[in-house]
Amino acid sequence: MNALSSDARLSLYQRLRDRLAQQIANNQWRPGDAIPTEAALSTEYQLSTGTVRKAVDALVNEGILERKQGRGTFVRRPQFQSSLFRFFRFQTAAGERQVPESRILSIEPVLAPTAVAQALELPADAPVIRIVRVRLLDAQPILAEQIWLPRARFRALLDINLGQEGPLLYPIYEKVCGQVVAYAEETLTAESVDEVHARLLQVPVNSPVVVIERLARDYAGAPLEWRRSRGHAELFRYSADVR
Amino acid sequence: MNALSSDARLSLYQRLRDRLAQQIANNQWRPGDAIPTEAALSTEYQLSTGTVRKAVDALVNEGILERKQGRGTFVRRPQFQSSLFRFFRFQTAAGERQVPESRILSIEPVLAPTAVAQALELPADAPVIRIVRVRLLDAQPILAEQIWLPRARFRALLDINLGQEGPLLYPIYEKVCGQVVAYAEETLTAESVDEVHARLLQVPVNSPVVVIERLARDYAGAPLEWRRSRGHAELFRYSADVR
DNA sequence: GAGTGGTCTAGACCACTCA
DNA sequence: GAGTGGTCTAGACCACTCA
Repeated sequence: MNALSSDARLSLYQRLRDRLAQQIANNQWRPGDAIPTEAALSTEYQLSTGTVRKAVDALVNEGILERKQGRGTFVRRPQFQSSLFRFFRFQTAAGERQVPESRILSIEPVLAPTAVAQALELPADAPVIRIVRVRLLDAQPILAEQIWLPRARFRALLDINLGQEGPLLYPIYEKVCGQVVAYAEETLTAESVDEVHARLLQVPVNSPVVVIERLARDYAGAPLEWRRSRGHAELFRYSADVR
Repeated sequence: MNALSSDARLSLYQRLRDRLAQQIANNQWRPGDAIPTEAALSTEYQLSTGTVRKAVDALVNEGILERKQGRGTFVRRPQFQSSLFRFFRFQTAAGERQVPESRILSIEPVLAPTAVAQALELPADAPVIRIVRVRLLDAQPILAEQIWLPRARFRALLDINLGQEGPLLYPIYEKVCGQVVAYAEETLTAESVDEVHARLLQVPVNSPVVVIERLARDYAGAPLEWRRSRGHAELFRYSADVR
């Protein structure tokens, strides 16, 4: 048996939701782990199953947990790969979807420029790591990315050969640095491409490109990564439901 | 007392959700109307309040209903104006948000081109109405729109002076034609602007523009309107959460 | 003060999973 | 067959709204 400590003005299911979210943020359960069953939680916190379900429902709706009937409730491993496909229709000539290759151009310790420090909620000139890379499909560059990471959490990245890892960074962050990306906020705009990115993307200067800024956070809501990507406008397509 | 008719393999709350959605689609309740109270629904369908709540919860999550504690549950009037602001940061020099003016360039009965017929789920060459207009802020054109409507439902639009109405079309659809937009699907891309739209938007040919395609549907899910809008890339900004 | 949605209880029975 | 989440009941009490 256990007591819910947070603000007693909140409802019981809200307080249980907060407690569970906090335990996930503290790595008490890792992505892929099962959390206690609904029966166990209702015994532990002396709540009815309906109230426990409401707390778990909230975290399921937030994308933090997922239920599997007959098996249990699990901490969700975010599927950023599919989110990438939502934004870009990267396809081979045969029309197949595939993860674009990654070519790392540079990775180096630098001091955070103002905009980066602000996005990562760090003091001005804080130590960060900057990665520049290009994503390719069929040897064709389709996306140019600048990535910024707080150096305190990601120092281990500087000691490995990033080029020898797979094209997806988030599994590397987890394996090498123990940092798990829980969710992200993205902002989309478009612009005329400048000379530097025109060369990287092999398109004419001033052709239209889509600009995606992404701030990734951990389960506790702390900023983990800020990136700005530029991509071919013709390859870009984003869909949304509006109500 | 009343019986739920739809597929008995579905759960009770799903079937009640479907029944309520169907009644809203049939205009049994209009936007702004209250639906019966939870107690009334639970008597009418012989269901416990928990089950009724689950059905109503589903429609609230879909954005079709909204609850107001102490007052009742209401059919939601979609707030497309705010969705517009999600996509474009239209601001006056003073930084205030405002609805852009509308200047109608043409409204005429035509036969649907293939792409339009397909989007509106009409046969090829079906009769439609095409509206071309420009949206302006501080007398500056910021958005050029082509709008297509099925003529059978919107014939009354041809008999009024659209230029004398307000800048928002959806209230006009409702008032003049009795057609209510329930939700919409939007797709975003970017491109280099062609000569025609460069002139409309008063930007240089080949400068980057954002292209938004929107298919609006009624509560029954039938297509009501298809539009394609082109806007200044510098004025465009879209945000999304990714999990 | 009557009526509304919001939270919560203490279960029962079911469908699904897995050894 | 034991354990899990999914659905459902029949309420109780509360906070809020409005005449």
